[in-house]
Amino acid sequence: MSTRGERLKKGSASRRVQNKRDLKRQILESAMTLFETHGYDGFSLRQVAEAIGYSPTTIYLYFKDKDELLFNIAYEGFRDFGLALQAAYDSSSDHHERIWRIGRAYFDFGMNHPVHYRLMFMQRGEFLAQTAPTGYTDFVDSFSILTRALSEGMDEGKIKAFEPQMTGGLLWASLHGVVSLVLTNSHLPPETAEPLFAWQMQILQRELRL
Amino acid sequence: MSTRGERLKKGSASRRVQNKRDLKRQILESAMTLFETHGYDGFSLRQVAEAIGYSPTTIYLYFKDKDELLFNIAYEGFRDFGLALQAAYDSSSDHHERIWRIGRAYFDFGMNHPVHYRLMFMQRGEFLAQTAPTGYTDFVDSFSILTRALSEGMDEGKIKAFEPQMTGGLLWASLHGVVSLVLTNSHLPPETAEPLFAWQMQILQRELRL
DNA sequence: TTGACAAAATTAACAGTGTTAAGTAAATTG
DNA sequence: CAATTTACTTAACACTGTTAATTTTGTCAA
Repeated sequence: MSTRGERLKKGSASRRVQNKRDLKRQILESAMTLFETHGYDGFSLRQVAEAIGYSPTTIYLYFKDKDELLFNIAYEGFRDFGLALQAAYDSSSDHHERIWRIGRAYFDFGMNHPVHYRLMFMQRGEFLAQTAPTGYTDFVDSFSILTRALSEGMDEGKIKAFEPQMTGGLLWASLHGVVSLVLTNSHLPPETAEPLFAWQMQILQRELRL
Repeated sequence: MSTRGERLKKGSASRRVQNKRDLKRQILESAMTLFETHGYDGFSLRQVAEAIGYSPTTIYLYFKDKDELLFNIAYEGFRDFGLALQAAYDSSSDHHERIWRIGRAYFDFGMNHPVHYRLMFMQRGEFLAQTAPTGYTDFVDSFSILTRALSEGMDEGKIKAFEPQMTGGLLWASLHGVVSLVLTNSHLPPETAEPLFAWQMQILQRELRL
């Protein structure tokens, strides 16, 4: 039943799908750079359209609305963030060292991707609750990486036995506090970020020690 | 030289100034409630104009632009915030208790004024660096209240002698972390806010103890 | 009270924005 | 090649902040 015609049909159909994916990807790529340069408020769909050489309404053929495009931008960030945390998790088998490295990865991500960090955790935090867009399967829930590292350490008796969920919240809040404060507050000199982070982590390590 | 005419002139002149102040106040008042209900993104000058029964351009006779109006909204928050922190400072002479109460005041403000908190510390943090609008004299720099409480406690040997500025940053970051995370993240159940705050404060108290 | 002047507020307009509906061009199919 | 689906654009709507020109309102001296 696999005639030449069928193969052609299938081929051209998938080619068309590929083109569609390419343009969707191109829109997203262009949107990301524009978003990073102009920020949340200065970011517009018409700019994106201009940049890719299509009319503004074309974007609506690939994204439901501006919010969906923004979510996809945020999602790219969540993906990289999750991968960085997972890498930190994998980089050590010592439970305390592991948690330290996850914290370091969190801090570094915020410092190196301030615009993305703002979007993900300060401007549109509700994106966290949303489900991943179709086509992505490798999404890892970043928070669960942290809680897993904690509960494993607790189970093996290396980390003080608190409630893991709550303990994850404590670490997250502490890290987010330092990062977001530095990103927001022009008062706070940026060179204080690193020592502030180090201090925070030292305190937390002490709290989690047996 | 104070003829009847002069007195009348002066009176009407000041009355006019009073009216101007009244309308400016009315605009600001209306803007605040609209801002609190519609949020940062849904807040528009034309809405404000509609609410007070004036044409949109009238607002520009009292505020330079939207940003100046927004800053004045934020400023009302900074004022209340500063007063709350000052009250907490005054409420005890015990240094540790004092710091605890400042932390409590910080947390409560965030929980009770989420929209304002967002504007002040998450969306437009650069407003912190701006100077107060004319007509306000009782502004108290909130951060300096915290650092003063710390350095006084350190001077009197009640609190471990760290660098006060840095220590203030640590406390601020920790408090901001809890508050902003709760405000942003729909994942985190709101009932965890209080225990998370309590835990954070307990850790900090231990760190500052001699 | 009237006429001149200044202050206050308005109307009209511009350049943007996100978004929808209708129309056109292009590619794919029988 | 004709028919039909797919891709894209044009035109329009309802908003937004903001500026310039105009009108209304209030205050003063004659």
